[in-house]
Amino acid sequence: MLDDLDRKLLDILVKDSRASLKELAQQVGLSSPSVSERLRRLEERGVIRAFTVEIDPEALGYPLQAIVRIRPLPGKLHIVQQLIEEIPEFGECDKVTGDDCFVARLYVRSMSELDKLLDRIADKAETSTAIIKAQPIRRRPPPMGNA
Amino acid sequence: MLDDLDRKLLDILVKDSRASLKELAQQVGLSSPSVSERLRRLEERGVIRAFTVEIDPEALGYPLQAIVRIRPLPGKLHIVQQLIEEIPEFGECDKVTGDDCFVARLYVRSMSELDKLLDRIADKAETSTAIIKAQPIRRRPPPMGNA
DNA sequence: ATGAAATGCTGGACGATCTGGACAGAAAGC
DNA sequence: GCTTTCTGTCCAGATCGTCCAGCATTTCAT
Repeated sequence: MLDDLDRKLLDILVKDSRASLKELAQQVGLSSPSVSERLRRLEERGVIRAFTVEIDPEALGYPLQAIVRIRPLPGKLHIVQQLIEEIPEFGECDKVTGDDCFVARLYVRSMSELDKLLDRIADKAETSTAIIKAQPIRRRPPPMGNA
Repeated sequence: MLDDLDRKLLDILVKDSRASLKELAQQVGLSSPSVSERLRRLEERGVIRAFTVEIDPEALGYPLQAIVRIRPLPGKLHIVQQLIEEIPEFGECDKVTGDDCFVARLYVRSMSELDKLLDRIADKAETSTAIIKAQPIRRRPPPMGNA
């Protein structure tokens, strides 16, 4: 599916998605049109979901983050899921097995905002909230083999 | 701190970090040298943490993900944290308030690999694992105002 | 107020980079 | 063994990024 060169390109792009085709090309030992073509195909196949930028939430005014576990009350699952999706402060949400139906990340400006946001789902689900104190590992991709 | 143009640039870059300076420039109504300078400063100030690429984990051979809550045994906190950081299959880890000391995301190839990886910390911490069934919201930044 | 300095922008020139097309070689299918 | 397909290279025209000089606006000390 992916060959070594693809993995190597991905590895470089994870660290710098603005790397020029020329630079990518010399790193992997191809010409730039070839690299261009590979990138096009990686994107087309969905291997590359997006070229994006990682932003410090604090710079946008969100100094606090919380992990919220959410157990919708009987019959409320879909309403709760929709509500979560509509609240832009949710920065991530996974639907999981087990008692907790959803595990989500919430960006907030303050404790009172956290309280206010959780109130919006309080009548439709039970929640358990944990404030994030530190981030030992920030989002990174799974191992890419020998890259 | 950030003005409207900065937010607009970030908004565009979140969706396409390979956008050319020229394109960014016309979207925000500046010249390309100005945009170049703004990007340089956003990066320098740490607002932009990284230009990166979002990869489909499945394409790298990791079709399963789990959320693992980790409660190190007394005195084992640092060892556990170090262990987590060293295991590349952990794709994210937050240190939180409450009983669960860490909440982490684990990429795995199979259930048996999940079991094998959790065994590596089993003698140093209690864990609760939830398999991810769906991702209603994939990683996204907090609201950027009127962008 | 006023002048100096700093900031942030523009436009143009030049060099670097990208794109698209013509073509070549290896692998796969008939 | 020949054709088709896939992946790559090379080249030239088009596009893009960077550097620099100059200008407007703001800030601040006088």
